Amino acid sequence: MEDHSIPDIIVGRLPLYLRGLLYLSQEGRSVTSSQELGERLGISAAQIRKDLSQFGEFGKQGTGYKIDYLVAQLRQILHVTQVWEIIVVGAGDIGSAIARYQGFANHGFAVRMVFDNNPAVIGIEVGNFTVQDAVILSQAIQETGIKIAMIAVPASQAQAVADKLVEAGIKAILNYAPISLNVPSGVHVQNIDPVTHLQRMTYYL
Amino acid sequence: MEDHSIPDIIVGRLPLYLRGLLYLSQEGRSVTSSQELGERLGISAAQIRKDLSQFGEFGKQGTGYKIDYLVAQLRQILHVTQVWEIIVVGAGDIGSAIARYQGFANHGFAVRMVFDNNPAVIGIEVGNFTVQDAVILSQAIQETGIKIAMIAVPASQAQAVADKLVEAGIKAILNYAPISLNVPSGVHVQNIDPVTHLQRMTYYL
DNA sequence: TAGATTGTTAATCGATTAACAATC
DNA sequence: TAGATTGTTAATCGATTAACAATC
Repeated sequence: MEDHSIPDIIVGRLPLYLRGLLYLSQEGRSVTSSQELGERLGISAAQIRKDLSQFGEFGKQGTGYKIDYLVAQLRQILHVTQVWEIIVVGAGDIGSAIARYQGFANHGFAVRMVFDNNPAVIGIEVGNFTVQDAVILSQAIQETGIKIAMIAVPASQAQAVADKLVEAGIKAILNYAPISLNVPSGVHVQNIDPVTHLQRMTYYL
Repeated sequence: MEDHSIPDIIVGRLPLYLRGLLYLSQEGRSVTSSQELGERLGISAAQIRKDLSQFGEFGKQGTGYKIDYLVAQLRQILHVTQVWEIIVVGAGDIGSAIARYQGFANHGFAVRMVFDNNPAVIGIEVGNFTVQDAVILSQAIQETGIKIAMIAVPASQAQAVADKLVEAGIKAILNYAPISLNVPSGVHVQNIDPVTHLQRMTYYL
Protein backbone atom coordinates (compact mmCIF):
# COMPACT_ATOMS: atom_id res chain seq x y z
CA MET A 1 0.00 0.00 0.00
CA GLU A 2 1.14 3.50 -0.69
CA ASP A 3 -1.22 5.90 1.01
CA HIS A 4 -0.45 4.97 4.60
CA SER A 5 0.38 7.80 6.89
CA ILE A 6 4.04 7.20 7.59
CA PRO A 7 5.06 7.22 11.26
CA ASP A 8 7.22 10.17 12.16
CA ILE A 9 9.79 7.88 13.74
CA ILE A 10 10.42 6.40 10.29
CA VAL A 11 10.58 9.83 8.65
CA GLY A 12 13.19 10.74 11.22
CA ARG A 13 15.47 7.92 10.12
CA LEU A 14 15.34 8.68 6.41
CA PRO A 15 17.77 11.64 6.68
CA LEU A 16 20.22 9.33 8.43
CA TYR A 17 19.97 6.80 5.61
CA LEU A 18 20.49 9.56 3.10
CA ARG A 19 23.54 10.87 4.91
CA GLY A 20 25.03 7.41 5.27
CA LEU A 21 24.53 6.70 1.58
CA LEU A 22 26.20 9.97 0.61
CA TYR A 23 29.30 9.03 2.56
CA LEU A 24 29.39 5.61 0.93
CA SER A 25 29.06 7.31 -2.44
CA GLN A 26 31.92 9.69 -1.59
CA GLU A 27 34.05 6.66 -0.84
CA GLY A 28 33.50 5.52 -4.39
CA ARG A 29 30.97 2.82 -3.63
CA SER A 30 28.06 2.37 -6.02
CA VAL A 31 26.09 -0.45 -4.37
CA THR A 32 25.39 -1.28 -0.74
CA SER A 33 23.19 -3.58 1.36
CA SER A 34 20.84 -2.95 4.25
CA GLN A 35 23.32 -4.80 6.41
CA GLU A 36 26.30 -2.64 5.48
CA LEU A 37 24.35 0.60 5.82
CA GLY A 38 22.93 -0.58 9.12
CA GLU A 39 26.35 -1.30 10.55
CA ARG A 40 27.49 2.19 9.65
CA LEU A 41 24.49 3.81 11.28
CA GLY A 42 23.90 1.52 14.22
CA ILE A 43 20.48 0.51 12.90
CA SER A 44 19.33 -3.06 12.17
CA ALA A 45 19.23 -4.22 8.57
CA ALA A 46 15.65 -5.39 9.00
CA GLN A 47 14.59 -1.96 10.13
CA ILE A 48 16.19 -0.24 7.17
CA ARG A 49 14.48 -2.60 4.73
CA LYS A 50 11.15 -2.22 6.50
CA ASP A 51 11.40 1.56 6.55
CA LEU A 52 12.27 1.79 2.86
CA SER A 53 9.50 -0.64 1.93
CA GLN A 54 6.99 1.97 3.11
CA PHE A 55 7.89 4.04 0.08
CA GLY A 56 8.59 1.52 -2.64
CA GLU A 57 10.96 -1.21 -3.77
CA PHE A 58 14.37 0.30 -4.23
CA GLY A 59 16.66 -2.71 -4.03
CA LYS A 60 17.36 -5.95 -5.81
CA GLN A 61 17.49 -9.39 -4.23
CA GLY A 62 20.97 -10.75 -4.17
CA THR A 63 22.74 -7.45 -4.88
CA GLY A 64 21.32 -4.75 -2.62
CA TYR A 65 20.73 -1.07 -3.34
CA LYS A 66 22.24 1.09 -6.06
CA ILE A 67 23.42 4.03 -4.00
CA ASP A 68 22.85 6.84 -6.50
CA TYR A 69 19.35 5.63 -7.20
CA LEU A 70 18.41 5.28 -3.54
CA VAL A 71 19.88 8.71 -2.79
CA ALA A 72 17.73 10.22 -5.53
CA GLN A 73 14.64 8.43 -4.22
CA LEU A 74 15.24 9.54 -0.64
CA ARG A 75 15.75 13.12 -1.77
CA GLN A 76 12.41 13.00 -3.52
CA ILE A 77 10.68 11.47 -0.52
CA LEU A 78 12.17 14.08 1.79
CA HIS A 79 11.46 16.94 -0.63
CA VAL A 80 15.03 18.09 -0.84
CA THR A 81 15.43 17.94 -4.59
CA GLN A 82 15.32 21.72 -4.70
CA VAL A 83 16.76 24.23 -2.28
CA TRP A 84 14.66 25.46 0.62
CA GLU A 85 15.45 29.01 1.68
CA ILE A 86 15.74 29.69 5.38
CA ILE A 87 15.39 32.71 7.64
CA VAL A 88 17.53 32.95 10.76
CA VAL A 89 16.13 34.98 13.66
CA GLY A 90 18.74 36.06 16.18
CA ALA A 91 22.27 37.06 15.25
CA GLY A 92 24.08 36.20 18.47
CA ASP A 93 26.73 33.51 18.70
CA ILE A 94 24.44 30.69 17.68
CA GLY A 95 22.61 32.58 14.95
CA SER A 96 25.91 33.75 13.51
CA ALA A 97 27.35 30.26 13.50
CA ILE A 98 24.27 28.99 11.65
CA ALA A 99 24.43 31.81 9.14
CA ARG A 100 28.05 30.94 8.35
CA TYR A 101 27.56 27.18 8.41
CA GLN A 102 28.75 25.60 5.16
CA GLY A 103 26.95 22.34 5.72
CA PHE A 104 23.61 23.30 4.21
CA ALA A 105 24.91 23.52 0.66
CA ASN A 106 24.06 20.45 -1.44
CA HIS A 107 21.69 19.16 1.21
CA GLY A 108 18.63 21.10 0.22
CA PHE A 109 18.93 24.29 2.25
CA ALA A 110 20.29 27.81 2.06
CA VAL A 111 20.15 30.60 4.60
CA ARG A 112 18.66 33.60 2.86
CA MET A 113 18.26 36.29 5.56
CA VAL A 114 19.32 36.99 9.12
CA PHE A 115 17.30 39.13 11.53
CA ASP A 116 17.75 40.64 14.96
CA ASN A 117 15.96 43.28 17.02
CA ASN A 118 19.06 44.65 18.71
CA PRO A 119 20.09 48.03 17.21
CA ALA A 120 23.70 47.26 18.06
CA VAL A 121 23.59 44.22 15.79
CA ILE A 122 21.34 45.39 12.95
CA GLY A 123 23.42 46.29 9.92
CA ILE A 124 26.53 44.32 10.76
CA GLU A 125 27.82 41.61 8.44
CA VAL A 126 27.46 37.97 9.43
CA GLY A 127 28.90 35.59 6.89
CA ASN A 128 27.45 36.73 3.58
CA PHE A 129 24.51 38.49 5.20
CA THR A 130 23.70 41.92 6.56
CA VAL A 131 21.66 41.57 9.74
CA GLN A 132 18.24 43.05 9.13
CA ASP A 133 15.81 44.70 11.51
CA ALA A 134 13.26 42.24 12.88
CA VAL A 135 10.48 44.77 12.39
CA ILE A 136 10.39 43.78 8.72
CA LEU A 137 10.41 40.06 9.50
CA SER A 138 6.74 39.39 8.70
CA GLN A 139 6.91 41.41 5.52
CA ALA A 140 10.02 39.60 4.34
CA ILE A 141 8.48 36.18 4.96
CA GLN A 142 5.35 37.09 3.07
CA GLU A 143 7.20 38.64 0.15
CA THR A 144 9.64 35.78 -0.26
CA GLY A 145 7.25 32.96 0.62
CA ILE A 146 9.93 31.35 2.77
CA LYS A 147 8.55 28.44 4.81
CA ILE A 148 11.44 27.52 7.11
CA ALA A 149 12.94 29.53 9.97
CA MET A 150 15.53 28.99 12.66
CA ILE A 151 15.07 30.57 16.05
CA ALA A 152 18.29 31.57 17.77
CA VAL A 153 17.04 34.19 20.23
CA PRO A 154 17.00 34.07 24.04
CA ALA A 155 14.40 31.69 25.51
CA SER A 156 12.42 34.62 26.87
CA GLN A 157 11.73 35.87 23.36
CA ALA A 158 11.42 32.56 21.53
CA GLN A 159 7.66 32.00 21.87
CA ALA A 160 6.87 35.53 20.71
CA VAL A 161 9.16 35.09 17.71
CA ALA A 162 7.56 31.74 16.92
CA ASP A 163 4.07 33.28 17.03
CA LYS A 164 5.17 35.98 14.64
CA LEU A 165 6.81 33.51 12.27
CA VAL A 166 3.77 31.27 12.19
CA GLU A 167 1.45 34.18 11.58
CA ALA A 168 3.60 35.27 8.63
CA GLY A 169 3.42 31.82 7.05
CA ILE A 170 6.39 29.82 8.36
CA LYS A 171 5.66 26.08 8.41
CA ALA A 172 8.82 24.60 9.87
CA ILE A 173 10.93 25.89 12.75
CA LEU A 174 14.31 24.69 13.91
CA ASN A 175 14.42 25.95 17.47
CA TYR A 176 17.75 26.58 19.19
CA ALA A 177 16.17 28.31 22.19
CA PRO A 178 15.97 26.07 25.28
CA ILE A 179 12.18 26.16 25.63
CA SER A 180 9.21 24.14 24.36
CA LEU A 181 7.40 26.14 21.71
CA ASN A 182 3.65 25.93 21.25
CA VAL A 183 2.60 26.12 17.63
CA PRO A 184 -0.59 25.28 15.75
CA SER A 185 -0.95 21.87 14.13
CA GLY A 186 0.44 21.97 10.62
CA VAL A 187 3.55 23.81 11.82
CA HIS A 188 6.55 21.60 12.52
CA VAL A 189 9.17 22.18 15.19
CA GLN A 190 12.48 20.50 15.84
CA ASN A 191 14.49 21.41 18.90
CA ILE A 192 18.23 21.64 19.32
CA ASP A 193 19.25 22.17 22.92
CA PRO A 194 22.69 21.01 24.02
CA VAL A 195 21.68 21.00 27.68
CA THR A 196 18.85 18.49 27.26
CA HIS A 197 21.08 16.30 25.11
CA LEU A 198 23.81 16.38 27.73
CA GLN A 199 21.44 15.66 30.60
CA ARG A 200 20.18 12.65 28.74
CA MET A 201 23.71 11.27 28.83
CA THR A 202 24.67 12.20 32.39
CA TYR A 203 21.88 9.93 33.60
CA TYR A 204 24.12 7.05 32.58
CA LEU A 205 27.40 8.42 33.98
CA MET B 1 10.16 -1.82 41.83
CA GLU B 2 13.29 0.26 41.73
CA ASP B 3 15.94 -1.71 39.93
CA HIS B 4 14.33 -1.83 36.50
CA SER B 5 16.46 -0.71 33.66
CA ILE B 6 14.78 2.50 32.58
CA PRO B 7 14.04 2.82 28.84
CA ASP B 8 16.15 5.48 27.19
CA ILE B 9 13.07 7.08 25.72
CA ILE B 10 11.93 7.91 29.25
CA VAL B 11 15.37 9.18 30.25
CA GLY B 12 15.18 11.47 27.23
CA ARG B 13 12.01 13.13 28.49
CA LEU B 14 13.28 13.83 31.99
CA PRO B 15 15.40 16.83 30.90
CA LEU B 16 12.29 18.29 29.25
CA TYR B 17 10.34 17.91 32.46
CA LEU B 18 13.16 19.54 34.37
CA ARG B 19 13.33 22.45 31.96
CA GLY B 20 9.56 22.96 32.03
CA LEU B 21 9.53 22.93 35.81
CA LEU B 22 12.32 25.49 35.98
CA TYR B 23 10.32 27.89 33.81
CA LEU B 24 7.26 27.40 36.00
CA SER B 25 9.41 28.09 39.02
CA GLN B 26 10.78 31.26 37.41
CA GLU B 27 7.21 32.42 36.94
CA GLY B 28 6.75 32.23 40.68
CA ARG B 29 4.78 28.99 40.74
CA SER B 30 5.47 26.54 43.54
CA VAL B 31 3.11 23.68 42.68
CA THR B 32 2.00 22.16 39.37
CA SER B 33 0.15 19.13 38.02
CA SER B 34 0.99 16.54 35.41
CA GLN B 35 -1.74 18.08 33.29
CA GLU B 36 -0.37 21.61 33.43
CA LEU B 37 3.20 20.52 32.78
CA GLY B 38 2.02 18.28 29.96
CA GLU B 39 0.21 21.12 28.23
CA ARG B 40 3.35 23.22 28.35
CA LEU B 41 5.48 20.48 26.87
CA GLY B 42 3.05 18.85 24.49
CA ILE B 43 3.21 15.56 26.42
CA SER B 44 0.25 13.70 27.89
CA ALA B 45 -0.36 13.95 31.64
CA ALA B 46 -0.56 10.17 31.89
CA GLN B 47 2.85 9.81 30.33
CA ILE B 48 4.45 12.27 32.71
CA ARG B 49 2.98 10.48 35.71
CA LYS B 50 4.02 7.11 34.37
CA ASP B 51 7.55 8.28 33.62
CA LEU B 52 8.02 9.81 37.05
CA SER B 53 6.59 6.72 38.76
CA GLN B 54 9.60 4.77 37.49
CA PHE B 55 11.74 6.67 39.96
CA GLY B 56 9.51 7.21 42.96
CA GLU B 57 6.42 8.96 44.24
CA PHE B 58 7.00 12.66 43.97
CA GLY B 59 3.44 14.07 44.01
CA LYS B 60 0.39 14.23 46.22
CA GLN B 61 -3.10 13.23 45.27
CA GLY B 62 -5.38 16.19 44.95
CA THR B 63 -2.61 18.80 44.87
CA GLY B 64 0.06 17.74 42.36
CA TYR B 65 3.83 18.22 42.49
CA LYS B 66 5.83 20.66 44.57
CA ILE B 67 8.04 22.18 41.89
CA ASP B 68 11.20 22.77 43.92
CA TYR B 69 11.08 19.25 45.26
CA LEU B 70 10.54 17.64 41.87
CA VAL B 71 13.31 19.75 40.35
CA ALA B 72 15.68 18.55 43.05
CA GLN B 73 14.66 14.95 42.50
CA LEU B 74 15.08 15.17 38.72
CA ARG B 75 18.49 16.74 39.14
CA GLN B 76 19.53 13.83 41.30
CA ILE B 77 18.14 11.28 38.87
CA LEU B 78 19.91 12.96 35.96
CA HIS B 79 23.15 13.42 37.94
CA VAL B 80 23.30 17.16 37.45
CA THR B 81 23.54 18.13 41.10
CA GLN B 82 27.17 18.99 40.54
CA VAL B 83 28.86 20.58 37.55
CA TRP B 84 30.24 18.38 34.77
CA GLU B 85 33.24 19.82 33.01
CA ILE B 86 33.33 19.64 29.24
CA ILE B 87 35.99 19.66 26.56
CA VAL B 88 35.22 21.23 23.19
CA VAL B 89 37.16 19.90 20.19
CA GLY B 90 37.10 22.22 17.19
CA ALA B 91 37.23 25.99 17.46
CA GLY B 92 35.47 26.93 14.23
CA ASP B 93 32.14 28.73 14.11
CA ILE B 94 30.23 26.01 15.92
CA GLY B 95 32.90 25.24 18.49
CA SER B 96 33.31 28.92 19.25
CA ALA B 97 29.58 29.41 19.68
CA ILE B 98 29.47 26.49 22.11
CA ALA B 99 32.45 27.79 24.04
CA ARG B 100 30.74 31.15 24.47
CA TYR B 101 27.27 29.74 25.16
CA GLN B 102 25.90 31.06 28.46
CA GLY B 103 23.18 28.42 28.71
CA PHE B 104 25.23 25.74 30.46
CA ALA B 105 25.58 27.66 33.72
CA ASN B 106 23.18 26.43 36.41
CA HIS B 107 22.23 23.41 34.37
CA GLY B 108 25.04 21.14 35.41
CA PHE B 109 27.72 21.87 32.83
CA ALA B 110 30.72 24.09 32.22
CA VAL B 111 33.08 24.21 29.28
CA ARG B 112 36.57 23.84 30.63
CA MET B 113 38.89 23.68 27.59
CA VAL B 114 38.80 24.23 23.85
CA PHE B 115 41.06 22.41 21.38
CA ASP B 116 41.91 22.62 17.71
CA ASN B 117 44.65 21.22 15.50
CA ASN B 118 44.87 24.21 13.16
CA PRO B 119 48.02 26.29 13.92
CA ALA B 120 46.17 29.39 12.73
CA VAL B 121 43.61 28.93 15.49
CA ILE B 122 45.73 27.58 18.36
CA GLY B 123 46.43 30.32 20.87
CA ILE B 124 43.59 32.64 19.98
CA GLU B 125 40.96 33.60 22.53
CA VAL B 126 37.44 32.17 22.27
CA GLY B 127 35.13 33.39 24.97
CA ASN B 128 37.07 32.87 28.19
CA PHE B 129 39.32 30.23 26.70
CA THR B 130 42.61 30.07 24.89
CA VAL B 131 42.42 27.49 22.11
CA GLN B 132 44.87 24.70 22.90
CA ASP B 133 46.76 22.39 20.64
CA ALA B 134 44.94 19.12 20.06
CA VAL B 135 48.19 17.19 20.47
CA ILE B 136 47.76 17.49 24.24
CA LEU B 137 44.10 16.44 24.13
CA SER B 138 44.57 12.93 25.52
CA GLN B 139 46.88 14.14 28.23
CA ALA B 140 44.45 16.85 29.27
CA ILE B 141 41.55 14.42 29.49
CA GLN B 142 43.54 11.99 31.58
CA GLU B 143 44.88 14.66 33.91
CA THR B 144 41.56 16.34 34.50
CA GLY B 145 39.40 13.20 34.45
CA ILE B 146 36.85 14.97 32.27
CA LYS B 147 34.18 12.58 30.99
CA ILE B 148 32.20 14.71 28.51
CA ALA B 149 33.33 16.14 25.18
CA MET B 150 31.75 18.00 22.30
CA ILE B 151 32.93 17.36 18.77
CA ALA B 152 32.75 20.37 16.49
CA VAL B 153 35.26 19.41 13.80
CA PRO B 154 34.63 18.66 10.11
CA ALA B 155 32.90 15.34 9.44
CA SER B 156 36.04 13.95 7.85
CA GLN B 157 37.89 14.21 11.17
CA ALA B 158 35.07 13.41 13.57
CA GLN B 159 35.52 9.65 13.85
CA ALA B 160 39.26 9.97 14.45
CA VAL B 161 38.61 12.56 17.14
CA ALA B 162 35.97 10.34 18.73
CA ASP B 163 38.38 7.39 18.81
CA LYS B 164 40.98 9.53 20.52
CA LEU B 165 38.48 10.89 23.05
CA VAL B 166 37.19 7.44 23.93
CA GLU B 167 40.69 6.08 24.32
CA ALA B 168 41.51 8.90 26.71
CA GLY B 169 38.50 8.15 28.89
CA ILE B 170 35.62 10.25 27.57
CA LYS B 171 32.26 8.59 28.28
CA ALA B 172 29.76 11.00 26.68
CA ILE B 173 30.03 12.82 23.36
CA LEU B 174 27.82 15.54 21.99
CA ASN B 175 28.52 15.33 18.29
CA TYR B 176 27.97 18.37 16.05
CA ALA B 177 29.63 16.77 13.03
CA PRO B 178 27.16 15.46 10.44
CA ILE B 179 28.23 11.83 10.59
CA SER B 180 27.28 8.73 12.59
CA LEU B 181 30.03 7.95 15.06
CA ASN B 182 30.91 4.42 16.05
CA VAL B 183 31.88 4.09 19.69
CA PRO B 184 32.21 1.17 22.09
CA SER B 185 29.27 0.27 24.31
CA GLY B 186 29.46 2.23 27.52
CA VAL B 187 30.19 5.44 25.63
CA HIS B 188 27.18 7.63 24.93
CA VAL B 189 26.67 9.79 21.88
CA GLN B 190 24.06 12.41 21.10
CA ASN B 191 23.97 14.03 17.69
CA ILE B 192 23.10 17.58 16.74
CA ASP B 193 22.85 18.04 12.99
CA PRO B 194 20.65 20.83 11.66
CA VAL B 195 20.43 19.23 8.22
CA THR B 196 18.88 15.98 9.45
CA HIS B 197 16.47 17.94 11.65
CA LEU B 198 15.44 20.09 8.70
CA GLN B 199 15.03 17.14 6.34
CA ARG B 200 12.76 15.52 8.87
CA MET B 201 10.46 18.52 8.54
CA THR B 202 10.61 19.06 4.78
CA TYR B 203 9.06 15.63 4.37
CA TYR B 204 5.81 17.21 5.56
CA LEU B 205 6.06 20.41 3.52
C1' DT C 1 23.61 -23.04 -10.49
C1' DA C 2 24.87 -21.34 -5.78
C1' DG C 3 25.02 -17.48 -2.96
C1' DA C 4 23.27 -13.31 -1.49
C1' DT C 5 19.90 -10.07 -0.24
C1' DT C 6 15.54 -8.13 -0.82
C1' DG C 7 10.55 -7.23 0.58
C1' DT C 8 7.21 -8.91 3.60
C1' DT C 9 4.85 -11.63 7.03
C1' DA C 10 4.05 -13.02 11.60
C1' DA C 11 5.67 -12.89 16.20
C1' DT C 12 7.57 -10.37 19.72
C1' DC C 13 8.48 -6.64 22.22
C1' DG C 14 7.79 -2.11 24.09
C1' DA C 15 5.39 2.32 24.70
C1' DT C 16 1.24 4.94 25.31
C1' DT C 17 -3.29 5.73 26.84
C1' DA C 18 -7.50 5.25 29.37
C1' DA C 19 -9.48 4.58 33.50
C1' DC C 20 -9.99 4.45 38.33
C1' DA C 21 -9.16 3.35 43.22
C1' DA C 22 -6.66 5.72 46.59
C1' DT C 23 -6.11 9.73 49.05
C1' DC C 24 -4.73 14.41 49.90
C1' DT D 1 -17.04 16.68 52.81
C1' DA D 2 -16.36 17.54 47.76
C1' DG D 3 -13.03 18.19 44.34
C1' DA D 4 -8.77 17.32 42.43
C1' DT D 5 -4.96 14.68 41.15
C1' DT D 6 -1.83 11.09 41.96
C1' DG D 7 0.19 6.31 41.09
C1' DT D 8 -0.92 2.17 38.88
C1' DT D 9 -3.33 -1.34 36.31
C1' DA D 10 -5.04 -3.21 32.22
C1' DA D 11 -5.98 -2.43 27.49
C1' DT D 12 -4.55 -0.59 23.35
C1' DC D 13 -1.56 0.75 20.17
C1' DG D 14 2.69 0.89 17.59
C1' DA D 15 7.48 -0.42 16.57
C1' DT D 16 11.03 -3.83 16.09
C1' DT D 17 12.82 -8.22 15.07
C1' DA D 18 13.18 -12.77 13.22
C1' DA D 19 12.55 -15.56 9.57
C1' DC D 20 11.90 -16.90 4.94
C1' DA D 21 9.98 -17.22 0.23
C1' DA D 22 11.11 -14.82 -3.79
C1' DT D 23 14.45 -13.72 -6.95
C1' DC D 24 18.44 -11.43 -8.75
